[in-house]
Amino acid sequence: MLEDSFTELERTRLEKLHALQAEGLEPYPTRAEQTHTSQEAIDAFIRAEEAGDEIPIKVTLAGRLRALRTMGKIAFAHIDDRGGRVQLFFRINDLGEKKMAELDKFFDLGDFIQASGYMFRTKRGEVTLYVEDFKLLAKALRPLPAAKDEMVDGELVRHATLSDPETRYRQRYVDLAVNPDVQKIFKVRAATVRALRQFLDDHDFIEVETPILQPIYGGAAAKPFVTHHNQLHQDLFLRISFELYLKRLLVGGLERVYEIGRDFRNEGVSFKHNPEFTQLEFYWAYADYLKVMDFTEQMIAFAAEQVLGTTKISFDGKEIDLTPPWNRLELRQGLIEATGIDIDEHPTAESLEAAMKAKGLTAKPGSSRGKLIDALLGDFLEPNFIQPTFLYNYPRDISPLAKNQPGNPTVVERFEGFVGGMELCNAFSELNDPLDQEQRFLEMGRDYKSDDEERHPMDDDYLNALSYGMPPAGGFGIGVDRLVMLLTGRRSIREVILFPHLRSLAEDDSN
RNA sequence: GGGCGUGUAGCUCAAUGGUAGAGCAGUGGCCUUUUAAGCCAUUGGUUGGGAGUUCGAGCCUCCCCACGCUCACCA
Repeated sequence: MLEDSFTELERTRLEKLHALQAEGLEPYPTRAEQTHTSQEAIDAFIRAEEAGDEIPIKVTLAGRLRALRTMGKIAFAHIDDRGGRVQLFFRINDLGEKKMAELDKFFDLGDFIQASGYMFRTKRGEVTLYVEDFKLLAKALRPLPAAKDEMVDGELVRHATLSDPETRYRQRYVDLAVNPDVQKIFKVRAATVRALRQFLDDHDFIEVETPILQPIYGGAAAKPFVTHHNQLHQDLFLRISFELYLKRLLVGGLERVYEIGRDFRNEGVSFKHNPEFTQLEFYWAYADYLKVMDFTEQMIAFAAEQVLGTTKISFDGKEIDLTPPWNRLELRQGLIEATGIDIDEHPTAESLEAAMKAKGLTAKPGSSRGKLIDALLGDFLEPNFIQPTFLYNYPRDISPLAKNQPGNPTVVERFEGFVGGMELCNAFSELNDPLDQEQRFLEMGRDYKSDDEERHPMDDDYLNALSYGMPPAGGFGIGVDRLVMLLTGRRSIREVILFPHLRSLAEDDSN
């Protein structure tokens, strides 16, 4: 039972709940009213004040009680609502002894309250609601952690507050109720998604939704989650990317499509990996990776401008400028500069591995040439790309869905965008030759060990779709969570996901 | 999965192997324009869980749990 878990503090609150019920008061009334937010009420008062208007601003406010200072015959309180915070003033002369006693006896910090009256300015100058009537809207049986806040020059200063990351993530509702900065992160997140959507809509893209439950997963090299449909007696995979479905839509004549949604990857969890994460992918007929590159830097700069009002951001102690154009560096050239190895001189994994060993670099045994290059990229290039950088022209064998560079059989037209030392997005000229695509799937099967869960399974229906003809196109994918990390200056992906994945707690933690 | 670290009151944190404390919150008082309100008094602990060493463990050892950092992994 819930009650069994209550601490002494919580039992005290429960007793108050019973006591107010005994007086005929309702701790969880059904109806509530809110005519203004705190901000609207304050703004309305200030406008009237400036206009010299005597008409009182009558309002009904509702919110969570965050501070209560009772002083015998008067009391001050602060409540939080979606507009911010506002002070309430209670006076026994206006409310009567019974209501004043109610406030003192039955209300706790964290309770939801509704209060009606008119706005005025206290002697200290704070615009405040002069309460003529109030009622409890919802009793909080558990106390919120944060204790004291202070307004200094209009800025909310929080003294001791909830900071334990485990409690913050497991009980995000408490974190949000107590930490205004956390609410801000998710407002920025919403604004970011809105901006991306607007940018794509404005460029004549249409938003679509494709299956999350898929009989064959693909479009990325990642391990999937598996689930099962009982009635169909069929195993299904949670998607690891949207790619193969979105490109089927290009075949169908939807020339510009995008999807914003959740991907699921059954892999390690880290400060930049959550098992489920939000992805944006778009596919653009008659474009190629160079057009997509231009478009990408415009889109990200637009989002930053919309959300923050600037393209200059601060991340991990570094100032980053998202203003286009971004740096562009060919992968081969980048590796020559960073490692002294020219990958073009090493057409095989064996040759490249030998070159790495000659430089004192260890290679993971059995890696393909592409995987070796990818490892070099991750070790020597990625961490240094603090300012936005496009790295382009990737090895073919780690890019099975990208189109070859004309005249170059080992290099594909692909780029990745890096910001803040982190991979942000990935794009290429889409492979639309069904025969080549089939060959790539087969090569995957040959190059990757059969027990490698990251191999790309053959998707016959996708090949069938390509066989009807897919226009040449540029395609793009971005980790929305990582973009939000950049725009909010958070170093951990968990900070920008409302409910990041945490291990379940044991039912019985006494063992 | 490996390494390192953390876990003490509702929250934030103290505590040489020797009586588990503080601030805030809570509770009882005083207080008619306060605002981290103030003053007086006061409650609150399975020190993450289990075992061991010891006369004695929050502290030392081992096992387990969770979280954080990091490595591996992550087209």
